[in-house]
Amino acid sequence: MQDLSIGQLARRSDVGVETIRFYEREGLIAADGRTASGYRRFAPAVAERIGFIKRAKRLGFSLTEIRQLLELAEAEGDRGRVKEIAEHKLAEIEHRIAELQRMRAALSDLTRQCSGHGPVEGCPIIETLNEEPGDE
Amino acid sequence: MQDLSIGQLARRSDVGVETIRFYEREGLIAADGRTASGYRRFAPAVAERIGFIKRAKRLGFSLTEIRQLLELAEAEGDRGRVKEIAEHKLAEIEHRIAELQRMRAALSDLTRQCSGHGPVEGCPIIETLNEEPGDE
DNA sequence: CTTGACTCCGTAGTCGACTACAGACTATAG
DNA sequence: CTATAGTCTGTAGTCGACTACGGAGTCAAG
Repeated sequence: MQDLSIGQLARRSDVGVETIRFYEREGLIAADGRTASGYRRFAPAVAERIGFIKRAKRLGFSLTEIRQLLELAEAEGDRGRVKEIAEHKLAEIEHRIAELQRMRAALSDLTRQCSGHGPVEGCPIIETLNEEPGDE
Repeated sequence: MQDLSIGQLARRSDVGVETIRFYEREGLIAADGRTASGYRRFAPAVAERIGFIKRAKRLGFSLTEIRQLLELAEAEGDRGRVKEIAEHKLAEIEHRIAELQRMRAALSDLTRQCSGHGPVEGCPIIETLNEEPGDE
């Protein structure tokens, strides 16, 4: 299997050409080398690497974290580190979920209390936002 | 009660001076006027308004949405519009929660499957990221 | 040989909500 | 009177993950 041009890699990985250059600048992927005229050449395996990046993104990892995971994967790193990173992300996600659930509960209460009819005066949503919170 | 300087308002509202100038630029608050030397003067009620902004932020509203809510509140707008905005935000938050819950489920599975010992080779987290997803 | 697609580099723009200057003026306490 | 704290404007930087140029060089087809 021959090397790929940046455009071929982009199509194969279903990302934009600019994204590939961006990932290269960010140290997530690397070109095999350049042609005489300076065009990047990529090993086909880089398409797999971009797949890795995309799957990791779907799990919520940032590019910085993905770079760490890729480094551990290729440097035959420590499995404990990988688990640490994943658990850290998991905790972060759980925190964000809890935060959003608090918002949802509050908003859901408010929308249920709001008739949706008449003037804004007396609207429980606006009234609540106008009031000092009771405790805390 | 006399007008407040920007610093006094900032302390009373527990936000930074720069934040107040930013909110003013964004049209969320307005100064009553200026002193002869060009210093902003704020009505004490603006502190309440900043409280409104902060509470709305905690419910997940963006500054753009908050501006709309403030406009409705002061222009004696339609309660239906307020409810619409709130319901839209609620739906958005529920969507984000669902997304995060999918991530949490996947990450939680993976970290449970990962021993956390030994080399990265064979680590289920890395293996999963390396694999094409089975379906879809 | 020309046209059009591709690629190069470097820089700048996007979104959101601030935050941080620089340089100048003003207000206040001692 | 001076030191210090406060304020002014305008602009630029931050974070994350791209996205979009502009202008130039290159490659493949007809």
